[in-house]
Amino acid sequence: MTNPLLLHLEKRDALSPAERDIILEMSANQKVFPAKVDIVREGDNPTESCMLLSGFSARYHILADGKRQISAIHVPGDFVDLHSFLLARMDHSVAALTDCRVAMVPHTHLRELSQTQPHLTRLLWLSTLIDAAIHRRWIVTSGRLSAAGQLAHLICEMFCRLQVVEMVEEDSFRLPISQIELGDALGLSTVHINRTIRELRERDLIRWQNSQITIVNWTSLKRFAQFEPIYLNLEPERR
Amino acid sequence: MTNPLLLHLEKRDALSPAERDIILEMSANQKVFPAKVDIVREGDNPTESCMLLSGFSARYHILADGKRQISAIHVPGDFVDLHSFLLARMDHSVAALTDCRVAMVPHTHLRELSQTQPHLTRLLWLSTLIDAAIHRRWIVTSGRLSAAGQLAHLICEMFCRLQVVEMVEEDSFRLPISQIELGDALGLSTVHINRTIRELRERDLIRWQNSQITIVNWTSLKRFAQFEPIYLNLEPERR
DNA sequence: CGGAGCGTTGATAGAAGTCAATTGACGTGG
DNA sequence: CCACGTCAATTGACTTCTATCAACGCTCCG
Repeated sequence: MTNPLLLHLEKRDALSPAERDIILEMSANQKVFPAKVDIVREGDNPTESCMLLSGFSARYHILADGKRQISAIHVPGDFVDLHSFLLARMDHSVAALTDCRVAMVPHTHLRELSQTQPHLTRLLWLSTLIDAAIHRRWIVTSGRLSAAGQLAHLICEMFCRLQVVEMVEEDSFRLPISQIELGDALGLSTVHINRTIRELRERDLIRWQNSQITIVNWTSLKRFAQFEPIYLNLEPERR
Repeated sequence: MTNPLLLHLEKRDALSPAERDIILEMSANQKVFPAKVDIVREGDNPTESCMLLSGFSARYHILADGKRQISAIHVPGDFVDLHSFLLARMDHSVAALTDCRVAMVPHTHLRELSQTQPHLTRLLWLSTLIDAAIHRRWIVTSGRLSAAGQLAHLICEMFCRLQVVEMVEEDSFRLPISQIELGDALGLSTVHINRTIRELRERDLIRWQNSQITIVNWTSLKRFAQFEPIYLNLEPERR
């Protein structure tokens, strides 16, 4: 299996052989986290950043009144908390949604890299910028789309992101996320998520059984979700 | 008047005299945009990035059904579209909310800087990471807070961000943003924004007249908004 | 076997949107 | 100087969307 971070980066720009090696070396020190366990915790001041090799994880925030909101879902190839390299204290936690294999990269290593590898640094920077673009898109969908629109948009986004790391088969992919977690991600109640999934099924846009999503009609789904993948920067470019 | 980007960066880490000079040089090439005008437009592929010296601007997205959502509000000192340096095509526009003075920085210059100034590069990177942290916070508030909570949170955030660039007097600051724009930023209707402002006034948390906001009770407002400023990274740190 | 967790459904309550109209400030042209 | 149009703020009435509460079935696992 190809290293997913390589897939993620090489989808956006060409890497030199030396840069490829550096990425591969970064994946050397691996750790496994079982589902439901926190990978990084709010208040931590990490000395290493982690990159997701397999599994799904989520960035979540707990409010004073106990409510939870997921602000990002991460898939293999995502450099999950790369930002903790420059941001001091974590203002949120990251949890494994499924069993996760992650690579731990010491901040000292990243700092060194930022001194000696400008192009690779720009690509890592880019990776955090794409995360930010995804955040912005979530703001837009949560502000202006109906529940069904939001959910459809998330499905489109996941489809495209998983495609990059070769986790899509034809029109179908696994999204091992419970309806409770989806509610926390979209800012909706579990009950409403359930009804919204049903709505998408009834509109014959998707099939969804046992975490397996099949897109019945990509064109209609895209239109329904007002999905435009430009923000994911899926085109290779000189950066 | 001190250069606001300097204030913005030096709040987060110390700069060397040489680095200060580079920042000041970057502000040399200035442009003025009148209120309501687009500074960058969706679909553009800019060859320079702009940094806000004075005025307020907003990043906005137009949906296929014509709805508008603002995904970020920028204040002086913000390097508004620094990300266009690495992200190819703009998937959204940036508009001047008030008359704006911006400094234009060519991407060639930024690229050169990324080759020769690793520390400064990390600080610019940091600045985009703080933007992303703000995005995440907006996702959280829009997902899990009431309209009044969201608005109160935005007021707290603006208060802190404007404090950094010395645009706060005592407990009071100008926020020259119409209720229509606030609605677009919080994903609420104008009518509801109006009622929500009234609610905050009636709870005696703020005063708000002619774009001038006065915080009547900071402690209550913070609690009401569940505001925790950690995400703004207001502590100087070695980065 | 029984409990826990998730998915599902129904009934009701509450939050926010939409439509419509009024007011006041401001700027422009006659 | 005033009439008029424009734009933002405000308010009321009504509708729609989503949350909440409650209950039940299913599956997995100790």
